Amino acid sequence: MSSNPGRPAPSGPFGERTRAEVFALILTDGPLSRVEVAAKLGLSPSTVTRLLPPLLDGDYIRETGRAATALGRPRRLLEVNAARHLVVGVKISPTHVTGVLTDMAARVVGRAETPVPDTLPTTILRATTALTRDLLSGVDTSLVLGIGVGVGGHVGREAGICHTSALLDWHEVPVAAPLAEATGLPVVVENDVNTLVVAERWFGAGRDTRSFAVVTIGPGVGCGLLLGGAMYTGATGMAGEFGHLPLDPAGPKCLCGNHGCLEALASSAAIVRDLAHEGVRVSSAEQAAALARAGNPAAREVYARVGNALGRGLAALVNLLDLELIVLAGEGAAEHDLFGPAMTAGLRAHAFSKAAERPVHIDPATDDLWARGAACLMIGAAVAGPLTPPRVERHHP
Amino acid sequence: MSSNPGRPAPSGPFGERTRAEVFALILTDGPLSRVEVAAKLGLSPSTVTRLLPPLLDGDYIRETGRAATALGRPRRLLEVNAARHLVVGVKISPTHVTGVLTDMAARVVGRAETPVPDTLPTTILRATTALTRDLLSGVDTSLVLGIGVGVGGHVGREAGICHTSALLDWHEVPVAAPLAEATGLPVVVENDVNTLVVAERWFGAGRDTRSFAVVTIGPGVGCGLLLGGAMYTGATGMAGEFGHLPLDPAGPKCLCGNHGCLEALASSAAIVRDLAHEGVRVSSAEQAAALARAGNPAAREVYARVGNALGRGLAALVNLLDLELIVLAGEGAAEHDLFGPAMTAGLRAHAFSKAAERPVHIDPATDDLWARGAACLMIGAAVAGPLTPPRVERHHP
DNA sequence: CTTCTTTTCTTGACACACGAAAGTAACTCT
DNA sequence: AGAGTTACTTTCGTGTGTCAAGAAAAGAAG
Repeated sequence: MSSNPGRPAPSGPFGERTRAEVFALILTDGPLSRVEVAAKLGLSPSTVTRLLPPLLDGDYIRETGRAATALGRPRRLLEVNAARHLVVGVKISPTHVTGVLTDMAARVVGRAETPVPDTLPTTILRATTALTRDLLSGVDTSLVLGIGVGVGGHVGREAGICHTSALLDWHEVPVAAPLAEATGLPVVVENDVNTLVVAERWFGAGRDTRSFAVVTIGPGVGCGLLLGGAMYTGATGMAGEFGHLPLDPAGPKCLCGNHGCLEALASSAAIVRDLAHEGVRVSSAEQAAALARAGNPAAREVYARVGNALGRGLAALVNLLDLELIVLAGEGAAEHDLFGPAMTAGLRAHAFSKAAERPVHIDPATDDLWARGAACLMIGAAVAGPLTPPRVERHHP
Repeated sequence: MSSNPGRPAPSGPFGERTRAEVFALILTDGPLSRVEVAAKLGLSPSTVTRLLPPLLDGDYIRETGRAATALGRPRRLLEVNAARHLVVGVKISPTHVTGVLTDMAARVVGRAETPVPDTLPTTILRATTALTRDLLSGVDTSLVLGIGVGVGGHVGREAGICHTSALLDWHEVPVAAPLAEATGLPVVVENDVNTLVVAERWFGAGRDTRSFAVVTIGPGVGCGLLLGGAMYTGATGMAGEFGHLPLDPAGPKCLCGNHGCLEALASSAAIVRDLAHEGVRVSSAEQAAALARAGNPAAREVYARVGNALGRGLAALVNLLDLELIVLAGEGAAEHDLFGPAMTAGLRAHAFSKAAERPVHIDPATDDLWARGAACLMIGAAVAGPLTPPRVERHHP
């Protein structure tokens, strides 16, 4: 795909799409010399030279020292000026809102959290505004790039709207506009799992991968996709609905009304319910995990079944999309020691691709990491990075 | 990554990518005036004007008459010169090879078929060569654009190799090179379902759709994907493995060794087997269908189960990828009257996206249509069309 | 039969993205 | 000091696309 040359370029130092790619690469892999950037992006050195001046002039990127090579002219190293901006990343949960403050290199420099009494839009948005003010107290506002927000549900990024969220019981809730109004800052909203995709792509297991999925397990099961180097959100932004993969018509009833959905087999609630079925009463998945680790055979059996369901689900994912990697995240990922073996066995049995031989990467991300991902998203959106191709809509491409 | 502008352009009238898009649009939607082309592609009229001369000079496109508008200068209509080239499209099946000859507008002007005694690569390739010679007998070879080939299995298009095909028992079989050698023509090879994706995108239900799946049912279950306007083949070209979606751990055993794969629930063999289980012996799915249509309750029940499995599988597909449309093709699609209601019910029950409300498009494609899709692929590859960003591989002696 | 008006195409001037090739810079080794 | 090596820069050609202004081809109005 070509970029959109010829069209009136947006103002600012990030008018060019390739320039944004250069910036993102230096951010994630810097310090790098011009020649290294060119090689990693498949560009010619002259192109990199041409793209840099605005970034250097705008103090987004700095030349920091030179790296002597064995022979020849030493490389001049380029680095992101992390102090150029501050960025706020927010993760919205049903019981609390988590925020981090990062620098322009997406390094966390502050954090905050607020409990919320209910999930009414006004409550949550007010809490988010307060949290942002808190994080930014004493900070020069002109230094702040913007706010990235991750919400669990169907999000329309362009419109900044959360169309639906079962978790929060939201319908067509405007998120970006009120937050931008209240804070005076640019706001980007995305599905929360997709913020994690950005974080994994930039700093995590997906660094050198062009197609992977992030699957989150916990109260629900979610999925974010990076396909061919770009985030995939589907025709209407709803892609990644993975929790209701129908895995077993004889399985337990799911909240969606069907039987044997992945979520009905592998969520925290499913674990508690299955264990109760075995005559063992626990009130949370953590207790179930503790029992299993203590050797309780019923609990171990439940986790094995969870692992099998997960393995079969991940196999479906890998087979259909021919992914290079799967990152398993979310609260439930911490119980990997319990469901891992059965999951791997299930995946191996069902998967065709070689990706099944690569271990699933486990990353039990904290809320802070999700929020950091939201900050990454804001940075990525600001630099129109490789993850966010705001392509010109063509009717017949 | 960016495309390769600036590089020395390949010779011929299709050096520029946008030119190929203009050509493809006129092919599929023509006759069109310059202004209409510009509007549909999101270009300015001047750009279209600039791109056309080589196509007109090369007689790829012709000005055919003018369309008087109510007011103003009448539009000069552009059309593809269908007679400019002939194209061969081939579908390889385990028992026979089907070929069609099409003009440059992908209209079928000839067909041929050869049975093959076995599936050895040499046998099949020899049969394909003979078939091609047959189709092209009496034709000026310089008029022939090339050969498009569809093979069921994992195909590496760039290398022109069939990595594996369970159906044919092939492993790392070179296809493009020997055919190009034997015929002296350019050859493009793809997975057969993907050739159908191209055909559906150009002329079928997917005309105005940017993301859809073609699911084929018959001896096996296959799937081809168009995501965001481009064919999706995954990290290693294996995407679309859909037949072994694990739908029921208690289901019948599949050839892959697992239980309850979609293919084990909905393939022709599954139908015959399930009916035998009910005490009714038939030797083919067609017989089963005839029984069901005659009112046999066991057969009707079997087809209802097939429909349910298909509906659950399609729901998984639509949910995960947020598709706009599903095209159901392959021999088995003809039995839509039997499994359709159960399929639709299953899909509706499990699917979240609105796509589930759009009816699944049924297209029981004959082998000729698959072969035509292969011809479309060759045309698309030749013009580096919207579906095929990778440049034409010419396996020329 | 002119002369508008409307729409379609064409032309010319410009801008930007990118690469190849050739030139310049900075360092080490001999 | 010169030769060798690698890093960057400059120049130029091509692809891709816009905009603005003009030419062309009709019907409608006078």
